[in-house]
Amino acid sequence: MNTLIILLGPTGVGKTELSLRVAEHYGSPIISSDSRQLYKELPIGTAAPTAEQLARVQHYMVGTLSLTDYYSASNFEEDVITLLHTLHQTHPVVVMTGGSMMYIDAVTKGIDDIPTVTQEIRNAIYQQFEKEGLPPILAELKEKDPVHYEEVDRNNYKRVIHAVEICRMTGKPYSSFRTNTRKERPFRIIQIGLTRDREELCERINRRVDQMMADGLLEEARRAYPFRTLNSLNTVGYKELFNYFSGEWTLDFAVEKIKRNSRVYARKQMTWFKRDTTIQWFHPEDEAAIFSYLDSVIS
RNA sequence: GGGCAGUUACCAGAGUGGCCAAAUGGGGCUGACUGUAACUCAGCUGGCUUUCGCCUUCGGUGGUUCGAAUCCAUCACUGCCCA
Repeated sequence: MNTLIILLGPTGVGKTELSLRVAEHYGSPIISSDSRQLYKELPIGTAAPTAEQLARVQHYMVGTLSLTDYYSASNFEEDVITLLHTLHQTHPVVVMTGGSMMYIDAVTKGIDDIPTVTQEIRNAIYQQFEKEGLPPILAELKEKDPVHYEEVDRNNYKRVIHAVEICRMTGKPYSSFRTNTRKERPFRIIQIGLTRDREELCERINRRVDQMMADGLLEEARRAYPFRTLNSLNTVGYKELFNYFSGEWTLDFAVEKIKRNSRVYARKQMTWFKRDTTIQWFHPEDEAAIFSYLDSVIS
């Protein structure tokens, strides 16, 4: 039976190194489920696998996009499902690793088929939002999709706006696209969650940020600075340094902020992952337990 | 040695007699989440409590007052200025 082993967990927990061991053990390639390692311009700040690591195991979905490319969880679902279909022909076990919650869910559970919003519609609604605020958009949602109006968090402008975007684009209520069904996949999925004590994780995050700076994160961010308004750069490790470049923050403060925001991100990841009760949790250094679990499930 | 300013919850910082367990921000914690998701949003953050409420706080002590974080006295500490 074809299998997808997913190694997930908060940022900095130690997914990459373990994924290489697991992939080597099963002779499998690795698919990255990291929404920012996709961008070829951001290797340092996203802790993408190094050249040496890439040489050890065949990787996919790393450095394949440019900052200006549009991409979403839905694209990821489609790309990975297609890729897995191919890889499974020759590799019964494939490893996927990364911490992007929604991207992982897109692969394991699928997301509904909702049209991609055109740039024109998006620009128009955001211009309206800046000028008039959320109330008229909320009113429009109430009229066009009363069902979703009742469900959304009406304080959350991103969710409200997105629903209205879809209504405008399709002429149909946003909620009519939501099926609330989980897609079945033609392969077995094993989810391994990696976690550490909070204190231990924070220490690793702090150390890793310092290492990134030593490795040239500042220069990498400077090269990306002209593109700072793109969504691909609404990313921990870059947005803070952009504030340094613009003169708002000192460098030391920006680096501290990167550490803090990484911790906050790690917490949000854990909150998301905790909901999924099919995940088996391990300490990333407890390889014996991880391999024994994997072997018992796979064989 | 003299003068002035200050001491508020984890931090910063409002509050100058009752509406104060105490604004606001940061930090921390918890949670939501179907397409730009490393986004965005929400709640909690003195103790006990589901709510109501009760109890202990605003450097220490002692006063004034029906009532004090807020007024007075004194002690301690901190900062700045004159020696």
